[in-house]
Amino acid sequence: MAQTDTVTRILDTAEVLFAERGFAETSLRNITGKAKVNLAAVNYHFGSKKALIQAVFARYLDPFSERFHNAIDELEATYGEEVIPLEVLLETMARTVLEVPAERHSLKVFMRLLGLAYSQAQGHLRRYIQEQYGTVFTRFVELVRQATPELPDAERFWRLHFVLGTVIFTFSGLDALRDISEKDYGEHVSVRNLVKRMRPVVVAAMQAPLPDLDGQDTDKTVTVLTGAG
Amino acid sequence: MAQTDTVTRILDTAEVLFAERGFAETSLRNITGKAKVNLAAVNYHFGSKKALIQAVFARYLDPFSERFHNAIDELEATYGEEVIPLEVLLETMARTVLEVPAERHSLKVFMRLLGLAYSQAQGHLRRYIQEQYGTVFTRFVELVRQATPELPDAERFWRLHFVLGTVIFTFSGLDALRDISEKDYGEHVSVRNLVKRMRPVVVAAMQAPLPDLDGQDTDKTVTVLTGAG
Amino acid sequence: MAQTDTVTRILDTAEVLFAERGFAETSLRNITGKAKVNLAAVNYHFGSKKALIQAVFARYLDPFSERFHNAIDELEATYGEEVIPLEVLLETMARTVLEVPAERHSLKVFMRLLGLAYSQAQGHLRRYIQEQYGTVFTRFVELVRQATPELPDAERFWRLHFVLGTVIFTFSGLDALRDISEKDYGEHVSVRNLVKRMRPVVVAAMQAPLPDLDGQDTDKTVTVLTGAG
Amino acid sequence: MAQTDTVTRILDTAEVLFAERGFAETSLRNITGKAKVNLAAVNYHFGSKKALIQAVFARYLDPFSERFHNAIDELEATYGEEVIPLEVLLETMARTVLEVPAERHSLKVFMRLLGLAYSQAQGHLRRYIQEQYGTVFTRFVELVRQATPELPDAERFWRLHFVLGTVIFTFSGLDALRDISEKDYGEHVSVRNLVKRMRPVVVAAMQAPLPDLDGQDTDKTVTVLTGAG
DNA sequence: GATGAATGAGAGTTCATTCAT
DNA sequence: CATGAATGAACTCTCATTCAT
Repeated sequence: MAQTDTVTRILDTAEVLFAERGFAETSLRNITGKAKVNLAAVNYHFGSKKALIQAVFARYLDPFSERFHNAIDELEATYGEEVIPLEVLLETMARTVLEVPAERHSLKVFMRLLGLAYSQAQGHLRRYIQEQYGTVFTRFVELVRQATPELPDAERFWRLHFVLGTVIFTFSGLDALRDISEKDYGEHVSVRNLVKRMRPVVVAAMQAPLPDLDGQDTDKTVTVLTGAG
Repeated sequence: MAQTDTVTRILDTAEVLFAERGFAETSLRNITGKAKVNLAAVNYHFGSKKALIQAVFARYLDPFSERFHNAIDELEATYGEEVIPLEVLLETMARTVLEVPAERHSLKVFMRLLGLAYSQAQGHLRRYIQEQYGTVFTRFVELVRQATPELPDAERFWRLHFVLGTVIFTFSGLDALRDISEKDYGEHVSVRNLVKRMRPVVVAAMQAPLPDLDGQDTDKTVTVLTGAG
Repeated sequence: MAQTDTVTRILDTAEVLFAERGFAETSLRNITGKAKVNLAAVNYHFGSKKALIQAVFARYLDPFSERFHNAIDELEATYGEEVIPLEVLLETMARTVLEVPAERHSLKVFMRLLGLAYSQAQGHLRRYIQEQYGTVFTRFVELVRQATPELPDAERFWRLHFVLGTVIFTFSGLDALRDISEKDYGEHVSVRNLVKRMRPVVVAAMQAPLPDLDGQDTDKTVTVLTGAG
Repeated sequence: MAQTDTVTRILDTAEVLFAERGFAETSLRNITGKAKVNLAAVNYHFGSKKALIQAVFARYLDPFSERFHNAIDELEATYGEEVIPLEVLLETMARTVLEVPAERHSLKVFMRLLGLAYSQAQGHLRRYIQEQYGTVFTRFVELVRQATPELPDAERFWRLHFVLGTVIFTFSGLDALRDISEKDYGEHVSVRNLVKRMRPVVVAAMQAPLPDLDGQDTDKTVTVLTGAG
């Protein structure tokens, strides 16, 4: 009980502070001070700061991974030989992401952490996530491939990353963007509200017409976005 | 010359290290060591680490700001009373963004910095950028507003940031993504090629149908992306 | 034991160096180097250099404060309704001052510190001393008031500060003065000896005839000390 | 002119800052910044910080020394073979001290500096003052000796410094003390008024009965101020 | 099983001084 | 005659980690 208590208090405090300030800007003293546990407890229970960071992620990603595998299993059972539509895949992904922290933790924190994983990952975290949770994403990407047969593979690859950029950027800069939005439009947007706004944009992005890549890299005039200029 | 040399060497080194590791993870000793200047030189020339960070941004954003104002002036002169089409605005923005670092600096670094500005901004940087460069963005957003009268203001704000996320994420992680793309699809993509791929996606994202936000934050059933579920 | 040892060694060394050189001229490296403890130990045990300075004072002033309150309690019990004579008050004050460091620490160091408290106090120390030990001095001053009913309040205020100036100046410049005295008169004076020398001077100062303040601030000729010139 | 200007501005600023904060706590940057001169100017014009400190003192002590010598010359001419009375000597000293800063500088600053010279002197300053201005003080002390033949030499030395402490302490802390006095007693005291108050106190201090120094430093019973205890 | 004490490394910053121009 | 640039040394303080108990 005392141990569980300590470990949990550390994790609860760490995830909040990491989400607020980032990894480097959050010291173990910050965490143990706010959690009211001994400074040495982090190294005692987790071994190192890096291991603590990974543990914070694992507490979200382990259940996410499990649920998402289950959800895909169900989808495959339902659709059988049929192709699962893109929107259903996206919806399933989104629902799982939202479900995981709904129980005990904060969705906002989870999203900020995902953002940090990309923008602040010092290597060890990126590697850890890829090793631990790579398969579930691979499985998802394969289903997306079947759902978008009209897209060339390279095009699909880039579009998925365009969309990933939207999601990661939005959530990693969430606090800043929300501040501006609140100040300028008087609207407080919840994470759920943001996810709803993203839906049509993401779908439209994936289904946009193919680009005209003829003569690429040979034009001397820098006519970038519009064909005609 | 001596001064220019030292100041420039510090800025050149700092922007690369900041882009690679982030602000907190880059010490002044890292910077001055690599730049082969005295440790105290940073504080002598810039006053503090915070001021150095701002100076790194200013070196990109000052010329960007000037060029973009000029470009918009020209557009307004050309179109007169007419509304400037969205695609022309996006094309102008893209051209300016590409021009600035093209001369001496790296597009990738610029994009990484922009990403950091959102995800790592400790307040002082966010405030600085808003104060120094707010007007040019405001002007751009106002023109986008006229070009997309069908979008509610808040919706336009978020979609612009969704798109910004796509651009920054893609270009700031360019090297890694390019490696994967080359390995998996045998295609070497140039920046110009990538910009062409982005064009239809960005336009589609801005013109996607409006989301259904009814009952937001009150729904008990978590039906997120699809209306029907 | 280990802790007591480190804390005590830091305090012992700090008080000597502070007394010798002053606060600003004594670095934490000086202290920890001489005390043979780790540089970080000061911040670990005390939090900051300012807090260390305060702790050095507290180690003298806490017992002083307690003893002086007790001594005054005894005096009041002894004299009952009667007024406590001025000489007894001064004697009690002096005895308490001498007793405190007699046990373990150096009287000279204590005196130098008191001198520094006035001449070098950067604000935080003056505030700290006033907050922590103000009441005991207030109590003393009130008794002096009762012992010198013939003095107007303002006159008593100034004379107490005249005397304070004598004490503080002498002890804060102790080393310098002692050097000169030793060189010129071949006499090594102890602090105890000095206190004995001060006694008749202080008593005489407090009991000096009242000044003639008539026509003050109106004479044009600067005839300062003697009325006749 | 430019040079004179710079040197003067440095001296003017330095004396104020030194008096306010002490020597170690005042950096050359503080001084040159406030004086609006180049940082290197101090080293250029004075050679070092130590030399600047000495120059600050010289600007007060040089005219003081000259005037005081003149004043004593006049006294000796007037009194001839006769002994000059103590009160006349003190009056002369006081008048000279007040005259020097009266012209351009601040009495308070002068007094604070004198206080610092004793409490903060790191050696070089003490030596400098002794070398440069020792003779004038020696001459004064010799006259005091003739005026107080009943005092042992060492006793006279200490009493003069007791009195010096009163004067320096009072005038260097003048503003703070005056505030308290004004608040508590509703009296605004001028410098002239204070000097009048000091006169009987100083005279009484010099003429107080001799202390009983028997058994000094060997007494086991701590009977300090009163003979009887 | 848990913790107070301790530590080496390194952080940003400030310092008086020097030097080339 | 004067100064902007530069520097080596030292500053206080915080860091993640280790260890004896």
